Amino acid sequence: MATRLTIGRAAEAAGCKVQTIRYYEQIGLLHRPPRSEGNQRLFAHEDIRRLAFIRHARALGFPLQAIRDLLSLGDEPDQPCEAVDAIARAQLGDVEQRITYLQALRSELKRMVEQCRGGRIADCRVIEVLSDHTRREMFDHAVPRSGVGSP
Amino acid sequence: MATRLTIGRAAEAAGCKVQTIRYYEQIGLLHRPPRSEGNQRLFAHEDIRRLAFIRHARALGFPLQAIRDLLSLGDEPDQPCEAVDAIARAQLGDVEQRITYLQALRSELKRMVEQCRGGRIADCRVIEVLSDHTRREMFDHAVPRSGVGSP
DNA sequence: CTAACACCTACAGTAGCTGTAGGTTCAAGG
DNA sequence: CCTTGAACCTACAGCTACTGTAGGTGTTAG
Ligand SMILES: [Zn+2]
Ligand SMILES: [Zn+2]
Ligand SMILES: [Zn+2]
Ligand SMILES: [Zn+2]
Repeated sequence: MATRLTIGRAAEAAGCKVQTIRYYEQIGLLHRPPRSEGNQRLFAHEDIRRLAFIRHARALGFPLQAIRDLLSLGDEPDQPCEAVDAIARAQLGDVEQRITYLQALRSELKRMVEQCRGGRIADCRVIEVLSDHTRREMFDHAVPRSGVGSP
Repeated sequence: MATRLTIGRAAEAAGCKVQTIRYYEQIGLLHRPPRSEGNQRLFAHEDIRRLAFIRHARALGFPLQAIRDLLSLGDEPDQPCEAVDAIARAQLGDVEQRITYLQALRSELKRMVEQCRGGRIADCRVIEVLSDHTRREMFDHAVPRSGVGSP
């Protein structure tokens, strides 16, 4: 019944590396599981679920701190879910900002690449554009927000 | 004539931190500039241009290795610009992939956020979706490529 | 002359893992 | 029963591209 998995099986189940699980334990995202006689971690089904939650949230770009908050909110099922939704909306906003930023990059890169007609480097528009970006350009490279995780 | 700038002025001119310039020098992206009697760096106009090039390329998301390559290609003006363009197109492709990835994230996040009607955490769709992502979902969180710099 | 500020080096820290070294435990085959 | 190889253990270094800090020196304005 109480099937417990070794860390390798757990990693396989969650689709991550063994070291990642140990890392999550180290930073307190996962509880320290019981050990076998030989000191090897044994994960219960509940641990695997928690790990899957973390990995899914990571795949959606949530930073670990947000995931930490979501997990502790999840432990209080009777509280209103406002805080949960705020975290999710913040992440959505972050992703949207990031998309906007990258779309601006894309258009400048595209313009750059298309202007090159393939000659000598001395005449290459790519080098030229990179050298001569002035504030006359419409896009001023506004800095985006913090990073979306790329697992 | 030969106006040389201190590192603080150079940083101001390039729109970056003083430490960033020292870092670029340390990793060999910028040549080591001459020093004043009191051992302070003095940057020539040429150095500032090189720095501006680096900052602009960074603002477009080019990784430092790509910038290193672009800079050394820029030193051979008579070579064909194929290699230059390849780097730029690779960056464009990277940005496009990243956009695609983030758009998929956005739609999943949006769906999640919209499904929540604001009740108890126990009933919150956000927590639920994060817990129960199965491979039945259409979007499998394909991993994007390496990071676009976010200064 | 002195106070404030810019500069110097060297190193630690950020996020989120990933890889490595050097050692133990476990499961299967002979 | 013993051995071999895979999987596990801890501890720590490394990745990107900076950013911050400590502790000291140089420069400049009043
Ligand atoms: Zn070209
Ligand atoms: Zn530009
Ligand atoms: Zn909710
Ligand atoms: Zn999902």
